[in-house]
Amino acid sequence: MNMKPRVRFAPSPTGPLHIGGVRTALYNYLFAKQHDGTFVLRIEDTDQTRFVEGAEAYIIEAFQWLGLKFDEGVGIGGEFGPYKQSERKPIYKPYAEQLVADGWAYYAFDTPEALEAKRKEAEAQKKTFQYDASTRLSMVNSLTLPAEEVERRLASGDHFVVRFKYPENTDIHVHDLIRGEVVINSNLLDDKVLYKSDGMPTYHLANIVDDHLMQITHVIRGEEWLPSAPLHVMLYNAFGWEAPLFAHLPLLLKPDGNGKLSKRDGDRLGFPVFPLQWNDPKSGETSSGYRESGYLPEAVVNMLALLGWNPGTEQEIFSLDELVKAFSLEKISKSGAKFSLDKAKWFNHEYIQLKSAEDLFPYISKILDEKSISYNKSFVLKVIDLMKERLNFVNDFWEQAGFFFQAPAEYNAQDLKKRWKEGTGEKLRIIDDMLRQDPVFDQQAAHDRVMEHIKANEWNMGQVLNSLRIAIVGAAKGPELFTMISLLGTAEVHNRIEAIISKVES
RNA sequence: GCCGAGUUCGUCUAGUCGGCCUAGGACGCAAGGUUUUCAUCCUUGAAAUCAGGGGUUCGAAUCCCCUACUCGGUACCA
Repeated sequence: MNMKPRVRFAPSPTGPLHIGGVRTALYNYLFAKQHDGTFVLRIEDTDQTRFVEGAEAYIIEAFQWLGLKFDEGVGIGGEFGPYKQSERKPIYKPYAEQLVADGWAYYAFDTPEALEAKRKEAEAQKKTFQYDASTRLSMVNSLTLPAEEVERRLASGDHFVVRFKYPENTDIHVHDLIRGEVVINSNLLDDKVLYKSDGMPTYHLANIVDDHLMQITHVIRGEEWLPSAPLHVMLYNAFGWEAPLFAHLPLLLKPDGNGKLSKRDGDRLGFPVFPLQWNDPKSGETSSGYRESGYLPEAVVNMLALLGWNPGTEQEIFSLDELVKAFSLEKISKSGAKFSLDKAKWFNHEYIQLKSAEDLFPYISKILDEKSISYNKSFVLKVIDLMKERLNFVNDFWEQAGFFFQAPAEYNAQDLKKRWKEGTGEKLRIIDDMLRQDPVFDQQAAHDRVMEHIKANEWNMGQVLNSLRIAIVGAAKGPELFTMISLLGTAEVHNRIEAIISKVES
């Protein structure tokens, strides 16, 4: 590459950032970083009716959490600002006018009602109304009205839009980095509105103008934009600008069925579709986020990177830096990828194992704080070291290791039934005494002593040890028994033994 | 309807210019091992006739054509 690329991620602040959008941003980021380029954040808020309070702040916070840093854009600044389209409003009109002056566009005065009527009419004949070369001469616009009338309407403040005027019967070629050459004939396209009656540009105009002004070299976006790519190349052509290179990414699909992954699927199947939890200001509804669900940001990034892209090797665990090095547009797949909760869980488990107890401590201390548990950090670190291999999510910690901080309030009935027999309480008291025999607890010595006693008296080992386990943990699960006792201390173990005896044998 | 894109194990995918593919890996699943328990972990296994049908070729998952299906677009939304 002879020039350093400039790419942008350009979300609309119409709600929380969808996980598919995160992946699009990630691919842009990886591409930019790999080529020592610039990653820009632009907010596309040209539709004032869909603006949602807090969405912009959400987007910025989400990328902070994920560790994807923008080099330029909203919240950062840069020499091509402003980066929010609503703040660029005055920029667009002259470009729309230039297009009209050059014969690439025209003013249209048709009311929404008139267009709706046309559509209905066509529908009745089982056709679709299209505002194009075949119909534009029968509509109310600057192509059909006398020049003076157009002037008059414009001057009097009549509502108007600017529509693109496709040349007739022309093949438009879009070169896509992922899909190759896509060709479509202009007769099939409708004269898209470029400039709305509220004085704002539509996505198409704003996007092209801004990408040009901001010197964007590569447009990496979702596949849903492929059908409007021909319009975009025509627009670059009409302005006489060099078009950026396009890459249209495959979609992220729901785990079951084939549709596009949506918020509903997440709620239904129990996984987040948003990076961060989102509280909708209008409906008051809360949607879960990866962060709040106990995912590590590195795991989310890694999982997303592999959903639609593959390095061609058998490596699956990648740090961000490794992704930057390994990434390539050519290896992005063409078909949509289904999100898999199991795979996401696996990635997160792998990343938890990669973390030290110290790394994990902030997550765990937060959980303990929420439970109002007072703790000693070095003790927590030991528990994390012992328990982290059992965690898929940091949020699993309490369920897996809560007994280190709180004596069991109840005992698993099934385990109890299987392990607790006549005389078990008596045996536990004998073991309890042996555990507390040394002035300072000696794990190895206690272990040997207890095992020897069990053998000598021909006790059922599984039964005795598991009932002790149930006393400590609350169920027949958990790590090595004597390690737990060592961590918990014999006094606490003594209390738990007495507690289970009084509860079970009363 | 029309236009566009896509189609390899249940899922994510490998598969450079056709031969090394009796199609490889990972997740998940099954069995076994480790563990006094549960989880982790280890080993092994089942799992795609490469959407279907025609070609081209000595030879095709890989090239061409047709069909089917899926998804996307078809707004003064992005």
